[in-house]
Amino acid sequence: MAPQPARRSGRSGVLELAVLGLLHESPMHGYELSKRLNTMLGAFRAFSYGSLYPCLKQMLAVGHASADGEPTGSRSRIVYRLTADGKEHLQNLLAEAGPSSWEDENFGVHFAFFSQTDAEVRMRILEGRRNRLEERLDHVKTSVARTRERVDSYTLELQRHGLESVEREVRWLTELIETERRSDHRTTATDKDADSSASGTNFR
Amino acid sequence: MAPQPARRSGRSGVLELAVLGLLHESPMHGYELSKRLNTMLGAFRAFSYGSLYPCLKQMLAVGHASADGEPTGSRSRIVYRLTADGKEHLQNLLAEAGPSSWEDENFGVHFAFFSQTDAEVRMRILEGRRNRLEERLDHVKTSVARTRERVDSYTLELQRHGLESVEREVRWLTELIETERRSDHRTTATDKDADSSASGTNFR
DNA sequence: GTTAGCATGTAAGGAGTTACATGATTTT
DNA sequence: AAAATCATGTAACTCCTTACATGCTAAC
Repeated sequence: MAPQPARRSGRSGVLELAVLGLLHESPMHGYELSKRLNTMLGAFRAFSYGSLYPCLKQMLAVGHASADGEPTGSRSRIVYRLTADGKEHLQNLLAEAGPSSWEDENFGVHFAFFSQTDAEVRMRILEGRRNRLEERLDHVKTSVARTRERVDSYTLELQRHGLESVEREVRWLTELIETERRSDHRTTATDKDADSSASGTNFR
Repeated sequence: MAPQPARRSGRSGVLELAVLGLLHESPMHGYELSKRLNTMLGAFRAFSYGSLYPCLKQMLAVGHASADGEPTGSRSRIVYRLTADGKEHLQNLLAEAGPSSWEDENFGVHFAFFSQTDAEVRMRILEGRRNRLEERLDHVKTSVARTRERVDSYTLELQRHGLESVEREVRWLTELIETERRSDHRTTATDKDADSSASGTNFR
């Protein structure tokens, strides 16, 4: 039952965040966006044109981006640029610290834009991801331990390698968290003087 | 406009292989299947009931599995078991060494069933995956090197960690490949002396 | 003068997830 | 007696991919 609000097909995956984030650094055309995306996330994810262009189209439609260049006439290089609405939307997305920011597919993108993210949110995302991974570690370990039957050596090797990979990421996160804490010398303290913590968004 | 015959949704992802592989080891009901799946792949992937049960349903429909237990009446524990067709289908899937076996989402599942896989195919999959990762490494490295503009430290750290992870997996694969070659003690070797008949020596 | 890379898009659909819906059995 | 976990399923939807379609420009 439950009529269900029929949520407007909102094109709201990580891709949207990635595009907003890159366009915030500087205006760009689609093809360049695509390459930057795949360099930035290289080892983790890839996006294809088939999702990028529709995403850009929809960003125009909802007014998060505007298109310079020559959209009509000669067909080459349509340069996209964030609107005020787009920037606001980006800030909202970057302010979220929840599963959507620390799940496997999303974490990389959120992390890539950490320099545009509030220090507190960064910390919550890093810790959120670490918790997530530790839970998974726990779950797998107990369920492996509980398994009476012996598994074949390949399955075992896969599990071993998987656990090791996850443990490695946990250590990485722990180091990052400690670094954050150290560089975050008592921000909650008295002064609100402009410390350099925030956006390293210099020119370009 | 050719409405297009609406190709019956064929349910042919990794999940199918995973289920076939587990059922080949022993008959099981859905819930147990689900747990085994998530233990086996724990660190890499997870599947939800929302995909598992439809998959089982379809396997019944196409005759790859049969259901014991009490499907009618009291509702508990429907035990699935592979049919001859199902076993054949599994063998076909396991014999494939192509992108579908070494891509990120699929490799883990294929690897998990390596003990049911031919040694030659195992080798081609391991090498296929390693090549894939090395290409990616290359691509990212050159495209990073080509980047004139300096990227912020978080993006950099993400790239560094990503590269390191991939390099680590490459080393892992290399070790596995060497182990495989060793345990495969000179099947093709002694070629200099034993192989007088020149071509077509197919080992098994 | 042909390959490779630049540049933009669309249609169809694949492979899964989320949220819902239900109930039995075991543990606390 | 409540909470957890066992057990099975469906409908709607999401996000992205593949394959197609087009044409320009630089390098070899």
